[in-house]
Amino acid sequence: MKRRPVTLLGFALLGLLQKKPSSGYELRTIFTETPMGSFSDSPGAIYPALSRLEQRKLLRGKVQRGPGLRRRRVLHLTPAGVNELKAWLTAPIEQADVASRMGDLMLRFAFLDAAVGSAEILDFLKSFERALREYLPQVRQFLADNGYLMQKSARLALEGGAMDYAAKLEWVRRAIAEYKKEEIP
Amino acid sequence: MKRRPVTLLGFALLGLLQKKPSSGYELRTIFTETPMGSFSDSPGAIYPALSRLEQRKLLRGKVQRGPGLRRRRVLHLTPAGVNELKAWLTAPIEQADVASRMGDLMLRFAFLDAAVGSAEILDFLKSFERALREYLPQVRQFLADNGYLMQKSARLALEGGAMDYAAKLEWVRRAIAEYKKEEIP
DNA sequence: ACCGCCATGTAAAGTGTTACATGATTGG
DNA sequence: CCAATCATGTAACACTTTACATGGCGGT
Repeated sequence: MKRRPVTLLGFALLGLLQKKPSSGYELRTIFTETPMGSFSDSPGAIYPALSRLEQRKLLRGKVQRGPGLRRRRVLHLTPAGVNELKAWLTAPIEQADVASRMGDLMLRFAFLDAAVGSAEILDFLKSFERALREYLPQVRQFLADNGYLMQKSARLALEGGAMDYAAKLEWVRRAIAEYKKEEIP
Repeated sequence: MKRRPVTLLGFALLGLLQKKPSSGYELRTIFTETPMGSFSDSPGAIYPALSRLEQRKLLRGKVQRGPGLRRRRVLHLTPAGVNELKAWLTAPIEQADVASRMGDLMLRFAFLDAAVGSAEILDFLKSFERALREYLPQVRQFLADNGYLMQKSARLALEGGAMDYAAKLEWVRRAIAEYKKEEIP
């Protein structure tokens, strides 16, 4: 009986809760009001996702009351939740991740330094850099092989994709430099 | 009884079929072997999606046989399918599209010049440019307002997002120049 | 004869979307 | 007291994932 892996939304919730225990409503407003808006802020998405995480005992809730406070359930990670999150954050980076799940990688990185030390962060970034460095020539090769027979807009769109990878590679190298500066002061 | 809109996968299939009538298997191999790999190539995703499009009469299939050919259903768009696709391709571009559905926009653009003339393509690109030009300062403002209290990796991730938008803005301007060159020869 | 690829599908289960539902509290 | 916001959920439905199932054809 192997259960399915936690979804991306699930990890996003775990990551936010690790930084700061919050109510479902607070999590929703984060999705509406910050650049994490790629996630749905609808209660029909978030509350069931939180329930699933709670069923797996990755988080727990405590009802908070107080003078001038509305009733709300503040959720926080269990030790198992912290482990699950860390396992996701530090999982090895594959070609397929940069090829079609770059957003996941950036989300992982955003949560990373709340969870691990700068040595592991540098490992993550170096592994990210390597995957990008190896994948970019493949996209360019595909363009060189097929670009001439594609329609103009399709070719331009693909070139736009290649530019994305190139920009990300530049970014990841800058990020590595930032963390190296910090490591050896 | 309003039916739901066609999904992104549905439009991807419509777009590919408009360029060239194909079998379900051919469509699957496109998803496995080209940079359109963000879509699932599993039969459990594609065949039901094709059935839905057929039920809506957006496409039809003809069983092809021939000497040395395996039996296969070649699918092609109906006039209603062409209309549905064009409506999606030429729909107005909102802030929310660049903010969290950039991939959709690039897919639309890739299919665009098989479906409309270069005047409409320029309209699309100008509208894309405008949405990006207006959205980018908002991301930078968010960074300026909140960056100082974010963790380093979270801030770097957000800066990476801003770089994406900037790179895309550069790209869209180059694309506009390309199409202007063509329009006034 | 058999393996691998071509080709099309179905079934079960989990996840997300859309819409609905409910009630408490604060501010005007 | 009334509207807006805070706060949490549920129900129906559509979609995707994963796994299974089937059979024809080509080459060795």
